[in-house]
Amino acid sequence: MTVTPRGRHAPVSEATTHRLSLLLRCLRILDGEGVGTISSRLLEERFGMNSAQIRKDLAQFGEFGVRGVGYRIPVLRDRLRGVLGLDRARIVVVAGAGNLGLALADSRNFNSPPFRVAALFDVDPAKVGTASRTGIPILAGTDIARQTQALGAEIGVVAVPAEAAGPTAAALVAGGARAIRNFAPTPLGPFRGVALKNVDLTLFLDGLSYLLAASEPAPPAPEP
Amino acid sequence: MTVTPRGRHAPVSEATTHRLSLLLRCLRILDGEGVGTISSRLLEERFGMNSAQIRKDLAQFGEFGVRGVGYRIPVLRDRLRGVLGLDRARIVVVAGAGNLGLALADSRNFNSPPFRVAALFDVDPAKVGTASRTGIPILAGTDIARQTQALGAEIGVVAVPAEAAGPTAAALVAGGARAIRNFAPTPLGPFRGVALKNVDLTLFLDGLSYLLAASEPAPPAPEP
DNA sequence: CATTGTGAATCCGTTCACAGCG
DNA sequence: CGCTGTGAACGGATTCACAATG
Repeated sequence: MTVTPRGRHAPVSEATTHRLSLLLRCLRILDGEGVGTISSRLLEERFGMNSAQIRKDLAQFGEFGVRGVGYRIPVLRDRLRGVLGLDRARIVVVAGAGNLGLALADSRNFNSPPFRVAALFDVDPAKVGTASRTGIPILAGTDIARQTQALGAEIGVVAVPAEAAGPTAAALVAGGARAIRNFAPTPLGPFRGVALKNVDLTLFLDGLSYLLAASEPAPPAPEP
Repeated sequence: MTVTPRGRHAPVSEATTHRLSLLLRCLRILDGEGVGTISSRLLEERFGMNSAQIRKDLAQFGEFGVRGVGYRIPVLRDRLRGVLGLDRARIVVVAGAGNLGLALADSRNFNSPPFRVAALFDVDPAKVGTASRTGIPILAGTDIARQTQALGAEIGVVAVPAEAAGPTAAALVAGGARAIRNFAPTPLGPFRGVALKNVDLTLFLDGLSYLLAASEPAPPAPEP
């Protein structure tokens, strides 16, 4: 029984961890409904997942189910939390208290256990010293490194204009952040020992545009 | 010379179109610098792309370069715009005038040609009738279908709370939207003939969490 | 006996290496 | 001659089909 204890496993694809996050959310829903056990077959039917894929994904981390029965939800939920590192509180700071930064920091889903958004940062003196709608303090943009360290933040979110993204990320890293999500439309170079993910909201419309174009007969029609 | 005229090509992966969007952005930068011609080799050096991949990606849509020389930037730029459907204006409406909706609608990068954000929608009577910082009118959330149609919007962005996401998307579709970006943390079922992409901001932290956990020695340590 | 866990088969995207061409 | 365009090799992820098993 190849039980793979936590932290001991081969590198896993991002697609897999993404699906496991989704699966965890489904388990929470089912748990809330009082369901105690679920099979991969039922997960497929109810949530549109692929049952074989669920099993393969889980297999990379160990054995979590009971043959002939399925998965006991509380067990799988807890094991998954462990696998995804969600069994441990993580302090988050958000650089940039514009609409995007505030949207993230105040979001019921974003700022919820095990994640805690401890501070926002902004360079606007009018904002510094105030707090977001849900009470997250807005600190001075010049204090990012110091405050990140003081708060013990492991995760930094970059929600500043493109021009400021580089220095902002550097300050987060200097303050000890080990993971960064960058929402500025500028891919940030890698920092040693820091997990960095760029999310370019700008490009989201481009993706849709292509799909629209692909479903159209034949636009303006360039003369031959 | 397998020139593939616009609209005539095999289905292409999302990864490819994403890279082409990125490439187009690079071409704009180079064009702004007055560079007239660029080779895939140079694109690799300067922007960290993969030259072979650039050529393969482009190959799926036709032949765009000059052998022995490289790509003439204005030509490739225009052809790419055509391929990605960016040579045609697209009206966008954003449902939800909360922080996220406002952040998107007012973003210099989001609301810029060929995309035009024509309206925001919200159910809050205090917001309806006002406008965003950059002057985009906020219309009544009950008018989504009608206004979407009246404005001729092809793209709808869902930036409302999870509970409202389903009906909101349905209203956008009813109004004629053919592509939807959903930012609510609820995957929306497919609508016939509508390109729908879910972007779950909530899961962005989960992804980082896994990376943090993977780089940690061995957390709380469950006793053996 | 239904369901998991998994080797084998398949699919798809990336990388390589070079023929073809301006 | 240099670079594009591309067939072939490669690798990783998904899907399939079934043996193992509580």
